[in-house]
Amino acid sequence: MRKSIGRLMAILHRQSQIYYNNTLKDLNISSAEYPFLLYLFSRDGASQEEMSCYLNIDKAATARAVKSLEEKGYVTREKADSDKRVNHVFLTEKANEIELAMKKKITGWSDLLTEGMSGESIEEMTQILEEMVNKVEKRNIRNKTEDKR
Amino acid sequence: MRKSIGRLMAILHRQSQIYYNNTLKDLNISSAEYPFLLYLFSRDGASQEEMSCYLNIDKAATARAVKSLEEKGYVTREKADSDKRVNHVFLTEKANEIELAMKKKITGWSDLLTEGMSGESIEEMTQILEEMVNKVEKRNIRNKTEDKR
DNA sequence: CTCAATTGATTGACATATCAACTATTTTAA
DNA sequence: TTAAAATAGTTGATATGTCAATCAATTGAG
Repeated sequence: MRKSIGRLMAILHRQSQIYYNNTLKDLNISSAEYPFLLYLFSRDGASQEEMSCYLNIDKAATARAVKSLEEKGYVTREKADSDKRVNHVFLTEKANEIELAMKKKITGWSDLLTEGMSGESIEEMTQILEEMVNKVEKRNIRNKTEDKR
Repeated sequence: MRKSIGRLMAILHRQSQIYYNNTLKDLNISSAEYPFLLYLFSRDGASQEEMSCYLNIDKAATARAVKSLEEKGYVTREKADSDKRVNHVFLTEKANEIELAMKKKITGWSDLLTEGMSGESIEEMTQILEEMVNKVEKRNIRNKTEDKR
């Protein structure tokens, strides 16, 4: 039976969610939430829009994940002065305290996937996946502009 | 910002669901259902357990997807004589009629992803993904047997 | 300037998937 | 042989994500 790229990636995605939910359980962080924290560790104060776009996650899902992180005490939200529609999201001290522990746990998944692969091979793989994402995004933009005509 | 393999695959997975839901809408088939039909086109009469295992999808999700396909008239279910716990799932005539149309639509996604890649490169990519899935499955089996101790 | 279009965020309805608990069978081991 | 364990499937609770509708704020074209 042919194993298609799509099916294989679907399996890896589902399994990754199971993995993250398990390993992050003791930090009280879910598989839906960690990508936002991860992004904020690099770009504290990012807007929800910015994160939605970068992570390719629906803005509704973003709103809910950020709200949940706020309730858990990992982030705070502030409306921008320059544009009151925008929420800037900031890490709390509680979030900074778990940064290393969280990153370590998250790395575990990539390590499992790339176990036994050369650094070169991993780099190439990442490159190809990035190109695939680019193709999809290009197609989405094309379809979107078509909608308006 | 580092684009990790996990994040890229998550994006491609989410986008693929959107793609399949859109393109299969006119056949009244959802992104959750098509993998089962696809499997049955190769192995008509498979059990739910067999499909759950091959597709790495929870047996509860399988039960619901198959039930939905039954309600839509694409499959029928029969309890096995030899083991009354087992459901064998069979394609209906209605399913066979749409086989080609469905496969064509599904191929569209892989084609988009692999556009511009050499056959060799695609083969290599598939190979690597398969190895990743194997590593994850091995780890799952390891954890499972540990649970029993 | 001003009114229509756009944008960022929120909410409700729904789809998909997991986990845990349960039922009904079948298998296994004492 | 029979009681316990395992297996296939179902169901309920819950988590994640999409879409569509809505709101408020901003932008831009005439």
